[in-house]
Amino acid sequence: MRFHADLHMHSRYAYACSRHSDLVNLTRSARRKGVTLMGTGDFTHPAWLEQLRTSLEPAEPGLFRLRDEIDREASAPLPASVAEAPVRYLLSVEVSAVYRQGGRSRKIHHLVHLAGFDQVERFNRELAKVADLSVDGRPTVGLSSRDLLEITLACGPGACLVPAHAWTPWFGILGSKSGFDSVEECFGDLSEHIFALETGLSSDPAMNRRVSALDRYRLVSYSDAHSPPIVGRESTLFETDLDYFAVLEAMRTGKGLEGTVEFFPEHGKYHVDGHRACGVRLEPEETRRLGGRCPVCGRKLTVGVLSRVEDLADRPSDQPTDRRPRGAAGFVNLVPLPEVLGQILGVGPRSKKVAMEADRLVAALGAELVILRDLPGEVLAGQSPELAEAVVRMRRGQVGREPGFDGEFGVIRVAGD
DNA sequence: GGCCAGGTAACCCTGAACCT
DNA sequence: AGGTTCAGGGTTACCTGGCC
Repeated sequence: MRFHADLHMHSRYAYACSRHSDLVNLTRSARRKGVTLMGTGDFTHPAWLEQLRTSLEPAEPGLFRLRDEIDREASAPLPASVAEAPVRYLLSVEVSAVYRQGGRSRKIHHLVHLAGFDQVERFNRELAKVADLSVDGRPTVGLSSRDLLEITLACGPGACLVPAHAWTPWFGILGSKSGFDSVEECFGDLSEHIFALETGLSSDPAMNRRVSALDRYRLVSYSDAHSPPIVGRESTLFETDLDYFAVLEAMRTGKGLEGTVEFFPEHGKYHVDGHRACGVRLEPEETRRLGGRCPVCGRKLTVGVLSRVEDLADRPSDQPTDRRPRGAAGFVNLVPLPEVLGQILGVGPRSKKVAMEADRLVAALGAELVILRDLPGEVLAGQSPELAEAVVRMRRGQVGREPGFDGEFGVIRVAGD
């Protein structure tokens, strides 16, 4: 079957995450957005793990579903168009590895997926030796990425590790602040066990494919949701059985990995370079000319994702041909529905007006991802001509782009002025 | 009056940068 | 050398001021 997966997620027990991120709200949001397979996030956290154990029951191999009465609670307020959609969970966590290597301090985030609670128990037992797992759903461990991978692999069949938001400056494996120049440099003798990278909001596959050294990795994309409404803002489309090992095989080989749903990379918070405090936004060549220093205050600039890609790229950016390696998945760039509606209505994406209009559209047309990427323009126009115009333009990439920098989101304009 | 935008502090921890 | 400040992760809560 064909389904969207969002495997990078946090619970209410991770720092800087919404207290509304519980299984009911996350499941409800998954249905609204059109996501079928969700990561649990945070399985190292004792309180969250307890909720996972008591609220989930085994479904297909390696996957879990909400128990009936909780599932009904998640569906209750939803319109019939999405209320019955199946949602499955896959055991996931994001781990922050903090260590020194090559004379530099490293802070790298990784996603770990496991195939069952027995594997989780084993993983948590190892991590508890080097971190207090009850502090944060996104545990910070004093382990190298290589050693974290070794612990992961020892958990059993199907256990895997995917570097998270690979290019972002602060915590990406290839990021400017503490990252590496290659996957091999990071994982050493265990590098062959890495087969996929998460692109993050500020890069898309077209950018990644400028680096031929990454051709051997599958590219996946997830939301890193810190609150339920953010679920599915990026996702990965699979065409496999609903089965942990089938999904893993698709990630490993590319067969059954149909593509990713991405932000426009300029939308991300670290696309270009700059210094937020001084309001300075710079393209990579300007940063180089300025020696990496802010032209206003003289302090170090935050070097973004585009700069890092250009540093490591061995292919030109203006190549019109498809740079995908043979068999690699395609992708689409989208703007989340609340932002599109906010621009149309001239209000913010979290306003009541937007919420009401989104409710109406989901009830009439189906899940948000279906509205944004699948339904023909004429069908959308039947509900809202303005939405149809904005979505059709967005699908063609005809959008205004103000790139994000140094933690400031970019703006992708699809409607309004 | 009701709604909304935009700004700011707080949440917690870590490490780097900057200071004495 | 040792201490302090600051910024990052992203959301929530609270405030002011503006608009209809």
